[in-house]
Formats: sequence, C-alpha cells, structure tokens
Amino acid sequence: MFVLVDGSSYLYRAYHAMPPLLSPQGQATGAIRGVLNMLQKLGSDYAQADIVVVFDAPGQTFRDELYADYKAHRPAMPEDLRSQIAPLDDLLRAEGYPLLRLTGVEADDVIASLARRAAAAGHQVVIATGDKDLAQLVDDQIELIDTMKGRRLDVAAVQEKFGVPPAAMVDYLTLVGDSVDNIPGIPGIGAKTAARLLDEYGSIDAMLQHLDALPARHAASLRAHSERLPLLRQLIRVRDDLPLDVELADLRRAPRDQVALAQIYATLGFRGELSKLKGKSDEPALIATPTVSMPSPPAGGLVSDIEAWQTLLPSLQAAPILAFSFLAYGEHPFMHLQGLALATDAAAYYFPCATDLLAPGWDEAQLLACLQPLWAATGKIIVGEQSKLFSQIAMEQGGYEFCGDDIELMAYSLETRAATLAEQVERRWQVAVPTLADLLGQGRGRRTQESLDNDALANLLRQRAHCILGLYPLLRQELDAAIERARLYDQIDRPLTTVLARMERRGVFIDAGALARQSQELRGRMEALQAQAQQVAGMAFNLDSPKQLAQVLYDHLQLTATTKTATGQRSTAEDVLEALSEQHALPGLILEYRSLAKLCSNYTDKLPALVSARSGRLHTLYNAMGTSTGRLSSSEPNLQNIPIRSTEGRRIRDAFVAAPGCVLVAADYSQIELRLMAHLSGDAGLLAAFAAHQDVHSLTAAEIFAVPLATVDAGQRRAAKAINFGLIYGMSAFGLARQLGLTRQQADAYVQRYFERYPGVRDYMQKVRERAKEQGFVETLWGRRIMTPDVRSGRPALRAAAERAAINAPLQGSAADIMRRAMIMIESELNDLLDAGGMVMQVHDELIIECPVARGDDVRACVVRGMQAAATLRVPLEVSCAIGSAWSEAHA
DNA sequence: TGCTCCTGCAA
DNA sequence: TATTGCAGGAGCA
Repeated sequence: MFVLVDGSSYLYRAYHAMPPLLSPQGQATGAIRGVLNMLQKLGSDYAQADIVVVFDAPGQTFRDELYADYKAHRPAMPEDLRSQIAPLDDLLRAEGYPLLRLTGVEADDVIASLARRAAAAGHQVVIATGDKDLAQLVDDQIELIDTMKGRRLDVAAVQEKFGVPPAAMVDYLTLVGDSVDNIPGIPGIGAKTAARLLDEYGSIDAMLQHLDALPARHAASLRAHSERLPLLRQLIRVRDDLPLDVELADLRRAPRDQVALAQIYATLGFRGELSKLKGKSDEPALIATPTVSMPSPPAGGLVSDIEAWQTLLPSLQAAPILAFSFLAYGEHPFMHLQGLALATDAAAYYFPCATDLLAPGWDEAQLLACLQPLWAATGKIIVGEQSKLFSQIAMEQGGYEFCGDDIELMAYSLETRAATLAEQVERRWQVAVPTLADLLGQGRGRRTQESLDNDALANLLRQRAHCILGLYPLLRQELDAAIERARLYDQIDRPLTTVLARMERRGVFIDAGALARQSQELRGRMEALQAQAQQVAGMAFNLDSPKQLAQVLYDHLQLTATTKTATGQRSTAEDVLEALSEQHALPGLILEYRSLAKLCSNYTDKLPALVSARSGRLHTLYNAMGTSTGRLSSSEPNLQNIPIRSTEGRRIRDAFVAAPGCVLVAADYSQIELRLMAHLSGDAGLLAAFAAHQDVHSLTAAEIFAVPLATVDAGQRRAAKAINFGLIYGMSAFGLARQLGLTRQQADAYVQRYFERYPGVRDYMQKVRERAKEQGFVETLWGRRIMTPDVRSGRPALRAAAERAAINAPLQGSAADIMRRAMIMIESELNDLLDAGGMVMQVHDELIIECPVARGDDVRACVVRGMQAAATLRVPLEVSCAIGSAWSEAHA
C-alpha cells in the first residue's frame, strides 16, 4: 500500500492551523511542526504503507502558461512560511521519507501519475490531501484521506459529497469552477445545478449535444462559454501520465538518520522529539503540542435547577476563562434565551431556559442572575459569540450590562472580514462545527426553532462553547502580536458593541400615521402614472419588470438600446431612460413611477410595518462586522439609506421624529473623507484649503481653473466637487468625463491640473497602490487592516477595481474608526448627562440623538465636542449640528 | 421556497 | 470605467 501525501497542501494548512511557533533562534516552525504531526499520524494509521511526500516545485507550471489568471489572486507565500520550506525538507529527508518535487507541473499531477502507476501494479493507494481536485482519481484502488478532518473519500463518498461519481469530477469542476485556484467555471451553474445536469446527461459533451433540452439559461450560458470549456478542462484535469523516473521500489522509507535528526530537532527547538530520539521520553516537551485534530467532545451535562448550579459553581468560579454559546428567540431587540452553554477547559454545561425541563424557580431570569457575579469576577475572561445580542438579553431579561469578548468580533478586528465560528474552526482545525442551520435542516422538512430536540440543541451549544474556548487564546495571541489590532479590538470594537446594543434597544420614534398618508398619496399617483404609461406605450405591461419594459421600449416602440446589463439584457436603468426620454414620453413616466414605487415599497409602506408593538419604535440592527472597511451597516430596516436628495424622498425624513417632549439633535462630520485625504497625503494645497475654513470645493475649483476664488462659478465648483469625490473612490478621467458629461480630453485636462496643484495627493495614491501590492493589505489610521489580494491579479479589470478599493479603504475606514471612537465617548457622556434618550441613529458620518427638549443645547455641545475629540488630524475636523423635532429639520 | 438579476436609496 | 452598503420585485427552479 502507498500513502501519497500532498505536502504543499498540508504545509499551507499546517501554517494556518498552528500557532506561530518559533525556534530558539527565532526561526518560524509552526508549519514544520504541523506537517511532522500529520506524517506521524499517517505513519501510525497506515503502519504497513509506504509514505511518499510530494511538493509543488517553485516556479511556473503548464497551467500558468495555459491561463494567466491561474491561482492569480492567491497571495504570495508569507515569508515566515517560505522560511520553513528548506528546514522542513532537511527534516523529512532525515526522517527518511521519499520526497518528490517536479518542476513545470503541480504536486497533484505527480501524485496522480504515481497513484495510477501504483494502482496498475495492484497496490491500494491512499492520497492524503486537503484539496478536492484529486477526487477525480478515486476508484476501487485509490481513495483520498484528509487527516486533519479525519475524512475518507472513496467512490461512494465522492458521490455523496459532490453528487457525481469520480469519473465526472473533471466535468463537474469545469462547470462549477474553483475559486481557490481562480478558475471561473460556467456562470450561473453552481454545485447543485452541475450535479443535477451531470446526473442527467453524464458529461458536458452530452449536454452540448442536447442544449435544446437543457433549461434555457443554462443552455445559454454553456453556449456562450463553450469555447472556454477545453481550457477549463485542461486546467482542472490532473495529469496522471507523467514520465516519472522513479520506480515504485524506490519509494520505500529510508532509515531515520539519527544524527541529522538530533541536530535538526535541536535547531528547531523540538525538545519533545529530541528526547524521544534519545530515548528519554520522560523529559517534558517545552513546546506544547497544540490540538490539530477536532477538539474532543466536551464532558459535562445539563443543568436545570439551582442545586445542580450550586454544585457546579466552584469549578466555574475557578476557571480563568469561560466560553459561552447560546440560542435566542423572540423579537429583536427584546430577545430571550432559549438555551445557553458554558464551557471551561474541563467541561461544557448546558442550561435550558425555555423548556419543560426546568425545575420550579429555575428559568432564564434565574440563570442570568446566577451568571452575573461570574461575568463580573475580576480577572476572569468571558468569551462568546453574538455578544451584542447577548448584552441585549442581559439588559432586557437580566437587568444588567454585559460586555465580554466575542470571537467573531476578534476575528473582524484582526482582518476586517466577518468569520463565523464555523469558518474559524474549519480554518484552524479543518473540522466542521455544527451550526443551528444544520440542526434545523432546510426546505420543506425544516424544523422550527421551538421544536428543536433538547439534547441535540444542548450538544450543539456545548460543542460551540467548547470551540469558542479553543479559539480564544489563538485569537488573543494574534491580537497581542499586533499591538494596533489589539488596541482596535480592546478600545474601539469591543466597547462599541455595548453602545450599539443600547442604541438598537432604544430605537427611533417615527410618525407612522404620516408615512401611511404619504403612502396613500403615492399609490394614487402611481396608478395614474401606470395608466398613462400603458396608454403611451400602446400596450399593457408590468412597470415593475425591467424585462417587460425592455421589450416595450426596444421591440414594441423601436427605441434604440444603448447599454446592456452585466448579463446582456438591454438596460432600463435610470441614466438610460434619462437619455431615451428625449425620444419618447414613456421613459420619463417610468422614471417618475419608479421613484414613487421605491419610496412606497422601501419606506412609506415598510417602515410603519417594522415598528415594534412593544416599544412603539423602530429598532434597526447595526452590523459592526458587515463591511470591508470598518463602517457599520444597518438592516431590518436599513436606516442608512433614507432618502434625502429628492424633495419627494425628503418627506420620509419628516416622519423620523422625536418622542413627545423630546428633540432630535443631528450632527455630522463635514467632508471627513476628504479631510482624511489631506491628512494622510500631507498635500500642502489640500491642507491649506481646509485650514482656511472655506468651502473646499470652491477652493479646489479656483486652483484647477486658475481663477480667483471670488469668480468661481457654479459649474466650476460642480466640476471640482466631482473630482474631489472621485478621488476618494479612485476614479479615472473616463469616469469623471461620464459623471460631468465632458469629453475624455476635457476630463483628462482637469485631472492633470488637479494633480499638478495637489501633487501630494497623486503621490499618496500611488504609494497606497504600491503598498497594497507589496503587503497585501492597507490600513486605517487606527491600524484596521483591509486585505487587498486582488491587486496582484493578472486580470486588469479585477486589479484596477482592487486598486480603487485599496485607495478608498483607508479613507472610508479611518472615517469609520473616528465615528466608532466618537460614539463610544458620546454614549458614556450622554449617560451622565441624560436620564432619558441617547443616540438613536448612525449614518456613517452623522449621529442622531434624542433627548428632552430642555437638554438640547447641552447635548449638542456634548456631541460636537465628542465627535471633534475623536481624532486629531492635520486639518480641522468640523462638525455641523442642528436641533429639531424631526430629522428633516435637524439637518444643518 | 430559495436563488439570481436588475434597479436604486444612502454616505 | 467611482467606494461602501441593504433591499425590493421579477423571474425562475
């Protein structure tokens, strides 16, 4: 039997799975340690087998030549991983493993060729890999194993996992693509569709012969991309016929070179291995071997009465770290616990809260009360998930404030990318952790949350708590290794959680009656517009359907289509209709209809429906982990896109009002992103423009057009404003031309003059592009890191888009950091200042506070001070603020 | 019911 | 060929 190990895949995974271990000399050794662990495990699992390790060779392969984008968005190998390759090579050779590395092809191809040879010679073959690509090789003699997940993949398992037999895997991956390797696949065909089609037709070739029988959109997509298929196949199919100049007999493990090993282990600081080698296994290893396998299912059990709690309490009090996971039910933000699990490193306990398992006197309130002193114990670390929700439950059902650690938030502070518990566990340990969705199932047989089996829920939450406990030290270590990220988490993101919890719970008052009246009026006008539009069109059609509208405009009325959408439909977007409105009356009517329909469906109808019966107010959800820049986002409803630009839309803001006896105080940062551009770039001209406390767009216009400030006209200011905004987004001259309705040449000239006047800005933008490419990330003023993998892409469009995002991210993200800091300060000051009221909304650069009428001026002073104090830049940070009984009035 | 596409609202 | 979001309705499986 042969075990063929995909060394490169394990190297990467070990690198990510292991803590950043260092040798005494400071050499990184985590990945080496991980690969060694894995090989040792394979050695004991397959004691009789010959183990062969295959690595990717450095440099290009035939796939790179076939396809320039192959693995293009994969970041360059981190230096502290690259530095481990040579020592690992030495180690594996000394351990006696046959090592293969062939230039021009990938490890997969070598493995495939070896596997076929060995199988042909009658051997069983096990391929140890973390990649799914090799599933195409599986047959009676060849199977895959993922030692980290402990999963075996034989013929039946491939069929079960992918829905197709191994023989169809090449076609399957061709259709689906492989985002890991940046292979696109066929658009519109995902895993499900591919499996279904292959099940029915057997192969892509067969599908191509029966295109008419396929669902139309799949047929269209296949046809449109058919010329791509051969290339995709070549990329995905592994070569299993390489002429390898080794004989199977050569692939025997050589005796371990004890002398070399002793030296290597000593250099790497593998004390445990060294002592084993010397036969002194009693000497304790200095470096603990972390768990790479699934954390074992926790001991512990169910706690549903006070006696059991009392028994348990000492061990909970003694634990330095408590991890929790919970399930909630009810109406946001007044939710209840359905159950909660608490894990220590010894055990995990489950506390049901809303079931018939409860003893008299033991319920949610009792549990929360019991937990309160534990949470508050000094020096104890409390870590969980969904901590904003949990702190709302603690407030609402327990009557106290809670602010613990949150592994999702820690991950976000580290890399500004949301990572669920399941994703984190998967990434670090390559094991699946069950989610609520798994327990509920999907489709028609989907269970409701109330009907969940108690034992199943208990196990789920105990296991999750256990995983959280395992993740915490790793995340904390990574945060502490990067002081800026640690500060970001400890001083900004974590404290903000409580602020947001309170703000959501406070809600905002709206005049539902006013909205209902607006709705009625809008409906009337929409009906009239619909009748008029159908009359002008000469036929009946659904005004809400872009597809039908395109038919009416371009087929029925024979207007000329100008723009197409991403999928080739003829566009009916606003700017297109705007242009067409000169030829015909219909486009104008549609535009008006659409604007009204939008107001109705999104706002005047929607908002009153979301008012809580319990509080009479609107409670949005603020997601502090939902953006790639550090901004918040808002949903259910989204209060960050309430109309303001059109006079019709503005009326919606009339309905955002203060409660009786109160006023709204609205404060917003003026030009904060442009100020940050001045600060970050240090451009003298831009700094001077802000220092002058004058209208920056007019000043910019005066510079660009080389005229005195006093003579700048509206058109010049408009152009300057467009450039200023465009800068923040990394806009090109082409985009500027389109925005302003200029020719390319004119726009080019503007941009050129802008950069002549503000050369620091040009240099800064270039520096950001370069840094993004070198480091793979950009940073905000507070060290929030935004990853920018695509700036290294070979695809020009993708790369350009990534560069624009990289330029924008430090500006947008720093502004977001500033606002987060301001909110934390202001919340605490308002707590002292007010008995009732507080922040009710945040709209990126604007804060809205509700307070008693008499306190309006105090609150205004407090908020303006807080917002300004949140950052000290090289330019003034101006805040404008106004007070009113409605949001529309409180806008300065 | 769940997914994708198109459209459009905000900073 | 401008950044970041959320969400509706249509259309389809």
